[in-house]
Amino acid sequence: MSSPHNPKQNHLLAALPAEDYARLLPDLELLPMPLGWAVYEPGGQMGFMYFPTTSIVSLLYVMESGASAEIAITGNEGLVGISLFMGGESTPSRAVVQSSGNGYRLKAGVLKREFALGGYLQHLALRYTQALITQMAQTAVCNRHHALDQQLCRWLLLSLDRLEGNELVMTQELIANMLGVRREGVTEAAGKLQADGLIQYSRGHIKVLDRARMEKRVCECYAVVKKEFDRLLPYKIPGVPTT
Amino acid sequence: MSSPHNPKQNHLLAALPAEDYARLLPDLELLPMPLGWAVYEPGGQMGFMYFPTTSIVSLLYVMESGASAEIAITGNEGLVGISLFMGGESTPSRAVVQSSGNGYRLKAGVLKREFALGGYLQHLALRYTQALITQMAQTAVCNRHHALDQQLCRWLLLSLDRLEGNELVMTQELIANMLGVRREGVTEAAGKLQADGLIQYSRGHIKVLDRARMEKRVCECYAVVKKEFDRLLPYKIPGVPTT
DNA sequence: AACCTATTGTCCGGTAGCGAACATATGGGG
DNA sequence: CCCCATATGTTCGCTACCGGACAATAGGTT
Repeated sequence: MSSPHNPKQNHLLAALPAEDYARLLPDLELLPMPLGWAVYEPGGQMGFMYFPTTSIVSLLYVMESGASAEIAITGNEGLVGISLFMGGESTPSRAVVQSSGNGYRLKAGVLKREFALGGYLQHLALRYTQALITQMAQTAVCNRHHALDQQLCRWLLLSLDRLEGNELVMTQELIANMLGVRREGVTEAAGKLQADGLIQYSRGHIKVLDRARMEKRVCECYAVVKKEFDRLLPYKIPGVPTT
Repeated sequence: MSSPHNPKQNHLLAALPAEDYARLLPDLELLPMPLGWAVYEPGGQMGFMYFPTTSIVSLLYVMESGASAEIAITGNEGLVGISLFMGGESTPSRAVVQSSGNGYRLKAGVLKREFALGGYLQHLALRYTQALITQMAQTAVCNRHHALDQQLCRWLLLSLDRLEGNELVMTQELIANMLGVRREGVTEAAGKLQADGLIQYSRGHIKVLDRARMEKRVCECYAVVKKEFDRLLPYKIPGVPTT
């Protein structure tokens, strides 16, 4: 690991058997992913599939009114662009970089060819997709039943799990867009968490001070999603060495 | 079509090329699917994949508190048990028959073998899964942003699209479970729709009287989902005849 | 050092849906 | 044909969040 950037910072790529990884490596292109960049737009043709390494990408739906809601979140545990291998080529949702960093991308054609081989990448991609489905389902449940401060905890923990360290660069305004609530609501919820010593924030920087108590405060949705991701990924193929 | 029951009442099976269909036919087992039957339970091993024909199955999550929320709905346009081919084998959610009727089932082993062939069933199943994902995503959005009477419209229309006729056998109590709200709330919302002449209901029977006005009243979520299902399914393979 | 813009804080009334308790009605089984 | 379980209707106070308007503060820029 001579370079600071390595495709294996992405857990799916890291889990590939040596042979499959070697085949993909020449086509993996390092890419900076800046905050706010739209990885894809609703209905748009996708030319690439993305493997975040140090970035986080939000999948969200923007309504006619302009209001939005996050559907799921992807970081170094996954990939962005499942509709490429699911067959639809596009989706009605939007993917936006929520935390800047890097990632690797693969041309759509290369990805599809590899997927069609029916090898390990196919298995990994499908298992990841199932985990993503669980996250979406739980988002629906959480939106229906849980109070904002619990949802905020869920969101913070899910985001932190996909980054190094305990700090997020993220304004309350942006969090409000993700959660699909007013910014004022986030101010209030975050204020409570700060008053209780769970987090500390200032002007776009949020630090989680007490992760243990955070996990006590969050609704069950977080654990459901986490458990399912841990169960499904990374998929170690019995008897096959990864690099 | 000599029998009243035919696997091709399910749109996915109907879209299979003749050859693939013939290969599966001996393993397709007709099955009555009674109201309330749990097709699968959270975390449970699935022995079969199900293709509803005249029934509707709800995918829902039940929380620790007992409260529930529907995640998606499946009828003759789809299949139940995607985790079998996605690789996870189980899911944290529950699948319950919401409208009794029939379906066909396929042993897990047969399904997996067929899927691994990389043929048309694989393509169809994955495209259906993407449509299902859209439905889940839109459920999350709808839960966040839309009023109960609009959500009720969405739910009624999605259900009707998966049945013959314009009538549902469904109590307000059950609808409330699906939507994750109180029964009283459904009574109120349904009362409004009835007062406006859109529907008519009594003791577990709901008739949609004016579908056109219903579609005006529903939130955008319904159209997003419908459009995506129409776009992705059924997937006609160019140049390959189905029976 | 002053400024300016992004970010966060606070207040107001309004409302949708909750939770609980209770009233009414209807239609299939005895 | 009557009964009664099941389904639907109504009320009350309550809370979380909305919508809008506006205040205060901080940190990078000139």
